[in-house]
Amino acid sequence: MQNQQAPEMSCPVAPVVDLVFSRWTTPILWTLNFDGRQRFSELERRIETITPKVLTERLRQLERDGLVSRTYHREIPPRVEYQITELGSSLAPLFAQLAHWGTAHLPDVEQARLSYDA
Amino acid sequence: MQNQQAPEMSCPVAPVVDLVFSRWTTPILWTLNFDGRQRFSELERRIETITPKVLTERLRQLERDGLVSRTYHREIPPRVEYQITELGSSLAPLFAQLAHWGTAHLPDVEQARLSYDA
DNA sequence: CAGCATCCTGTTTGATACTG
DNA sequence: CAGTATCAAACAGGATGCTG
Repeated sequence: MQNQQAPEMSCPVAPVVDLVFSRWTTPILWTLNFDGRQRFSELERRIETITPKVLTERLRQLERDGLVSRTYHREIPPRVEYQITELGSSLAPLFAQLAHWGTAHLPDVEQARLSYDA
Repeated sequence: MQNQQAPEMSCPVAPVVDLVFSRWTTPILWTLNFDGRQRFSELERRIETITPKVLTERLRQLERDGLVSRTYHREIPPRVEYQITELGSSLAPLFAQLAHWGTAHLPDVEQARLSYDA
C-alpha cells in the first residue's frame, strides 16, 4: 500500500489510486472481472509470478475494501472461491478506459523515453 | 516504481498504472493540469509533504515519459518551469473519471471496511 | 487445498545538509 | 532558486516450512 493520505488533499484521485492501483491488484481484479469466479490456485496460476503469501495479502485487502468476496466451502480438500463484487465491477469502465489509453498512448511514451535517453 | 512487467501479460491496465499511478505522480499531474505551469518551489509548496529529492525524481521520470516538460531559464536566480504536455493532458478524462468514481464509491468502501473489521 | 508464521532481503522513501 | 549528496528508516516482497 502506498499511503497517499497527505497528497490526497490536493488530488482527489489519490485515494482511488491507493485503493485500486496498488501492486498486483489490477491483475487480480482484471481476471476476476473477465474470467469470473475463481479458486485460490486458479488465481495463482493465472497471475503466474505472484507468491501465495502476496496473493493472500492482496485478496484480504480487496475483500476488506468490498471489491472482492470470498466463499469458503467446508469440504475435504477445502475449496475457496473468489468473486468480484458489484462494487468491484463498477470499476470495469475505468479499467476499460485505462486499457484504451494504454493502447493509444503507450507507444508515445516509449518514443519519449527514446528521445530523452538520447 | 512498481515494475509490473510480469502481470501486464494478463492485465493490459498494469503498464498504465506503472506509468501514471506510482507514488506522488497523481498529485503532480493533477496540479500541473489544473493550476497550470509552475516552478519547482510552487510544486513543492502545493504538494506540501513531498521532499525536494523525491519531487525531483518524480519530475524527471515524468519528463522522461513525455508527460511533463521542463524549461530552464538561465537567470540569476535560476528559474525552472514545469508544464504538462499534450500527452500528459490526454490523461485528464481518465483522472476525471477516477475522481468521479471516488466520490461515488469511496463511502461504500469505507462501509465495507467497517463491516469487515467488525 | 489454501493458507499462515517466520525470517530475510532489496528497493523505496525520507531527513538532513550542502551547492552552482 | 533548484536542486544534489549522503545516510538512515521503512516497507514490500520473496523463500521456506508447516497445518486444518
